[in-house]
Order: sequence, then structure tokens, then C-alpha cells
Amino acid sequence: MGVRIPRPPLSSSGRATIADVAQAAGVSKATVSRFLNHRERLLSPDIATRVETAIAALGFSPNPVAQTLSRGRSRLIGLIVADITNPYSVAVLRGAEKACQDAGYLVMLFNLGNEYGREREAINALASYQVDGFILNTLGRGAGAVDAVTMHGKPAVLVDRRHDGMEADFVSLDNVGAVDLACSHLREGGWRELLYVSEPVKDVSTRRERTGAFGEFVATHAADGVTGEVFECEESATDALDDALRALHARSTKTRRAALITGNAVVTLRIAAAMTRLGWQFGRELGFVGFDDPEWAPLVGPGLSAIEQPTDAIGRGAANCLIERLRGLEGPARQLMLPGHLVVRGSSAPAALAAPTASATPSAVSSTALP
Amino acid sequence: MGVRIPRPPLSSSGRATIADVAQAAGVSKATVSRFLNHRERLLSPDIATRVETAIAALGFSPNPVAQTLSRGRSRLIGLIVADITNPYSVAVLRGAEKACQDAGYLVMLFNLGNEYGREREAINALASYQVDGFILNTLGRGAGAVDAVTMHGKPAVLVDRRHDGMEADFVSLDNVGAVDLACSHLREGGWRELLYVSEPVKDVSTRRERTGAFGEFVATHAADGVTGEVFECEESATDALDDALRALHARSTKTRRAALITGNAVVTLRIAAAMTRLGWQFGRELGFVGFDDPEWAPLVGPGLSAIEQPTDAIGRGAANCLIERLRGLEGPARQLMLPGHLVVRGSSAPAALAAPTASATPSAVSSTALP
DNA sequence: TTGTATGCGTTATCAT
DNA sequence: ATGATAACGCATACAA
Repeated sequence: MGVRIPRPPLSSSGRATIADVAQAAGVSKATVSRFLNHRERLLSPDIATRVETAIAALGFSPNPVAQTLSRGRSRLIGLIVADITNPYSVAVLRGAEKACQDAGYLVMLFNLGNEYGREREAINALASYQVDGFILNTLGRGAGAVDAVTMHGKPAVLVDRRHDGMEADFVSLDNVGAVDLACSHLREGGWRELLYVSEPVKDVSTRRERTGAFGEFVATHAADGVTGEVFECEESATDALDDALRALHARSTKTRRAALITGNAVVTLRIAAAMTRLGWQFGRELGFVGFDDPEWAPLVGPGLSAIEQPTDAIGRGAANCLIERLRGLEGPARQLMLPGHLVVRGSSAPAALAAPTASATPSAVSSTALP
Repeated sequence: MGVRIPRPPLSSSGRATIADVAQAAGVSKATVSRFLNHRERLLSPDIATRVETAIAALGFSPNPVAQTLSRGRSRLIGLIVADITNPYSVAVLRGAEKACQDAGYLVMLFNLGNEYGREREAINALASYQVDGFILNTLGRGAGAVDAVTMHGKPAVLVDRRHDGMEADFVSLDNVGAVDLACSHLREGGWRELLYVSEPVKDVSTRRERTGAFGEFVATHAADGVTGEVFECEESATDALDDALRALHARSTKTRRAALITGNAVVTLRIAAAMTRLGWQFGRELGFVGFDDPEWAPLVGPGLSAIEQPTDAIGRGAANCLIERLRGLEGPARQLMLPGHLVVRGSSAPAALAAPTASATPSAVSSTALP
């Protein structure tokens, strides 16, 4: 069967418009519009089919720009991400994208490239395109950007970083649960001297929560001989980092081995570089569990144990929260905290001959075989 | 100085419109529009300032949706990417994004999530939002998507994958140059038994070009004792991969050592997994150089030698090509082939005591110190 | 149930 | 140089 060349639209423009369809079907523009929007009610069957065939014949599809202008809504969701180079952000983005698509929304992405000053600009740009709502995977400090969104009167959902002054839905990893998961795992493996390495905490909520939970854990298990410190790792301060690792290692003994916990994959990368600088191996000189489970985690040394985040669920959850609001859901801001997942690899293996403790792992934990 | 609450716009909507500005300045809408678009010419100084202050007072900024509807152009550039999970694609995206932004364009991203069947859908969706042109970082086979773009009559530029039936600008890595770079480096290091591992070549132009160039290199240097084969590595055929590595290793001798070359980071990941499965180490049992230089390349074994792609330049180049077309540039399709960059690490180190050959490296090559 | 007329915010073609 | 006014493509209040 050959390809049918559709009858050329009558309008001057390249694409068929609602007017063309109306003329072809011998009805008014309003009728066509009704067919498009209020199909079920308000339509006589005979004329409906006439419109339907006309639409098919002309290959008509409505112009979303015109729809947006007319409706004031766009079925676009604005997604602002701090740094699209970060695989974690991308994974969340994908989840959100899928959920939006399922609900008939398209996401318009704005990448900040880590220039937090562009937050307002991003919000305004997206708002000017009439996005119906925002998903914010970033938020510098200060309320600057906050009221930028609320000012536009559009709903927003925060991902990963909460912000005090803002009454918005919030979804993220259950940080304290995840920290407990990691620390408990290390403790059970005989690791007692703990060092939590974070990017500069500042007032980034995620980092605050994680370091806080770490402090809690250490305090709670002090009687058990657990010791812990936090190290804030600056981008280029490699010497300071190396010193911190050396100090940690110096405290390590056969019965109280020392281990690292990193706050995200960026830090993990720095730590891994430091370890090769020092000529040390994960799981031998120092134990290790890191937040985020990048694809390369199994390849470094004996494999890096990790806390995998439910990125897809976080993205979907955020999108769904927002979509519910767009559908008119009222009520106070909600919180969605999703559990992390511990992936055990060689870097946190218990001492070869020790560890008579639990061979069964908690239910939230699943271990993957080494490759 | 306190915050001035701007005089509320007179329109029903939340934002000030051109009509509000006109009224506030005591002029007509047309005049305001002229001020916005044809500032230099056609304007009396006194009335210009009146408009200007009115705009400032109301905090007016034009509504791009309305502009798009009226002009038929949107100052949006549609970027379709095969898989946003792929760091290479993201890096290119970032380059393109920057160039677009510099030229006053916003990019609208569509991620295929590797579902190539959605190509047409993506193109149509973007086109319906009146994007002014396309950057295509993907193109399944078949001309399906090709005429989808040309049909919309909008200019497009292809990145990374060319497509025969399509008269469009094309920008990518200089694949044959890059292959020569990698192979020459290995040859000089005493690696003679070469295996090029690629994803299934099918008719993806990049893969065809690289494997082709590899074949050329081997043929050219056969007299020098160089031998080479190509292995197409399926997603889940780990056994076949392991066998291929074993076979390669079996052919390795002290004077004719065996090395791998991978076609991209995805394959590199599979290879690295295979190496740990086999208990082998890069640079010892097998030499290695891979296309793409992921952030974790320095961390695997002795460090993975890599061909770094000029992703930023590729992205910028693509965007600039397109923008030139949007500005009216005519003429035949152009090609932009950017050189790769060899990063030497431990995985391709010459045999400890051998290799009296060139200590100086070609100019296109730069080596980075091991961490 | 269907058609007419108007508005969404801008640009552009006329006059003046 | 400036002001009415008609598009742009669609949605909708109002009439019929």
C-alpha cells in the first residue's frame, strides 16, 4: 500500500489548523475545538465522525503554543537541575520524565551548570514559557529563588534539598535511615573507627541531615566502642584529605578497624584518588561505604560498598506529587522519604577471620555478588 | 532601601502585558512593540523614555509564547539525545547548551531513553513547539526520522552519527584519526596482538568508521607484525566476551603482547567487569586503550588509557553550525571533524624493560600524570 | 447540539 | 513617527 499524500492544508502556513479541519468537515471552528476537548459530552455522533475523518485526512494536530496562549496552561513541567553532569541528578530526572510523560506532561529542563546565581533566571525563563509547575532539584541558600517560584503562583516540589522558608512538597532519600544502614553494616563487620567525609556542609540540608545522623549513630553506639568524626572535604584540598586519611589509618587496630563513609559519589571519587596516591587498598587499609552507587563502584579495588538511592522512585514521586497539585490537591506540604538500599562489596568486608556476628542481613539490605 | 511594590498590572492576568505598558506610558501597543523590537530606528527620544520607564515600573517582560505564536519562530532549539544516561551525550549537550545560550537561544531537550522508535514522536513534539532547528545526537537507522525533520522544513545538524539520505551539517570526532592515535600508541609500546571490541556495529556510522579505521591500521602495519581482530560485544553475552579475552591472551607473548581497544565507555565497563571475573589486571595480562575518558578511568587498576573526545567543542560546534543556518547561511552540508586526545595511563604502559622506541610522543598526544 | 464572536499577548500592515 | 487593526491558532461565553 502506497503512501497517501494528504490533501494540502488550506492555510498559508505549512501545518493544518483548526480552521482547515472545520472547513473540510463543513462545520465551525468551535465544533472542532469541542471535538478535541469535550469529546464525550456535547457532540452529535454523525458530525463527530465528519470531524474525525477530516482531522485524519489533514493530519491535523493542535498547536500547543496556541493552546498555551489561550488556556494559560501549557502541560509543561519545568525541571531545574543543579548540574546535569551529576549522574544522580540525571537518574532522578529520568524518573520524573517518565512519570510526567505518563501523565501527559512534557518536561522542560533547565540546567544550572552549578551556577546557583542563575536560579532566578531559570525560574523566570521557565515561568515565561508558562510551565504549569516546578520540580526543583536544587536551591541555593537564601530565599531568593524561593519566592521567585511562589511569586509566579505555581506549585513546586523540592527534591533532595529542602528549604525552610518554603511551603512545598518535598521528596528525597531517607537520609537518617540510610546513614544507619551504612554505619550498622560497618559496625557489624568490626569497623569501629569511623570517618564521615562530606562536601562542605554549609547549609545544604542533605549534608546536614547525613552528618547529623552520623553523629547520632556514633553517640548511640559509643558504649559499643564506636568512634566517629566528620571531615569536610574541599574541592582542591588534597593534602588535607590525605592527612585526614593518614590520621584515621593511624587509629586503626586489629580489633578496631577504621572505615570511611562518603556523602556522595563526588567525594567517593576524591577518596579513591587519595587511596591510590597513598598506595592503599579499600577493605585492607581502610574500610569503605559510600552514598550513591555509580556504575564504576564494582570496578575499584575489591569493589566499593554503596548506598544505592532509589533515584527512579524519587523522580517519579516528585513528579507525581506535583501532578496531584496540578489536579487541584490542596492541603499542607507533604514529605516523601524513600529508603536507601545497601549494596555490599569488598570494601567493607569483615576481617578475614573475625566477625562471628549476624550472617543474615536485615531485610532492607541486599547484597550483590562480586563480579 | 526598601522593596518597592510595583504598581499592579491592569490586566486580569498576573503578569503585565504590552497593553498595560502602553496604557501606563500613554501610547499605543504598537509603539511599545516597536520599542521592544526596532529600538534603534523609528523612535522619538522623548516617547522612548516614557515607554522605558513604564516597562521598568511594571516589571514587564514579553511573553515568549505569544511571541512564538505571532512570529512563527520561538528562539528554541530542539535537541534530541539517544540516552541522557550516557555521560558522553551529556557532555555534548552541555557544550551545545552553552553555545545556544550565548546566541540567545534556549534548548528544549528530548531524551529518547534508547527507544529509537520514539524518534519521530520526539521530532514532531519539538516541531509543534515551534523550535527553530534541531540538533540530533541520535538517528536510528532507516530514513524514518530523517524526512520527519526535513518535512518540517527546519534546519538540522547531526552529531556523532551521520546519515546518508540526509543533507545536513555533521559534526563529530575524527574517528579515523583517533583510532590511529590509539593504535600507534599501543604499537609503539610493544603491543602487537590487537583486539577491537565494539558494540554491535550494525549500521551505526561511528562504529563502522572506527572498526574500519582499525582494519586499515592493522593492514598498514602488518609488515611490522601487527595483528588485529574485531569483536562485537553483545549486551549480555558475557561468556562470549570472556572467551574472546582468553583467546586473545593465549596469543600474547613477551615480544608480541596483546591489547584491547574499546569503542566506547559502555564497552569499557563490560571489559573491566570481565577482567575482574578473570582475575586479570590491565597492563599486565592485557593492554588497554578505550574510547571516551570517563571520570573513573584513573581508578581502575593501574589507570585506563583513553581517547578523550572534545565533547564540549563538538556540542558547541553543532550548535554554532545550526545557528549559522538559522541566520540564513546557505550552501551544501558541511562536516566538522574534531581531533581526539590520547590520555596515557598505566593500562598501556610499555613492557617494563622493553621499548627502546620513541620517548617523545606525537604532538596531538598529551599524557597526564598518574594520580 | 452547533455557530458567532471575543480574548490570550505579540507582531505587522496598514493608515495617519 | 505614531496609532488603529488584523492576524497567529485555539478556547470559550454567549446566542441560537
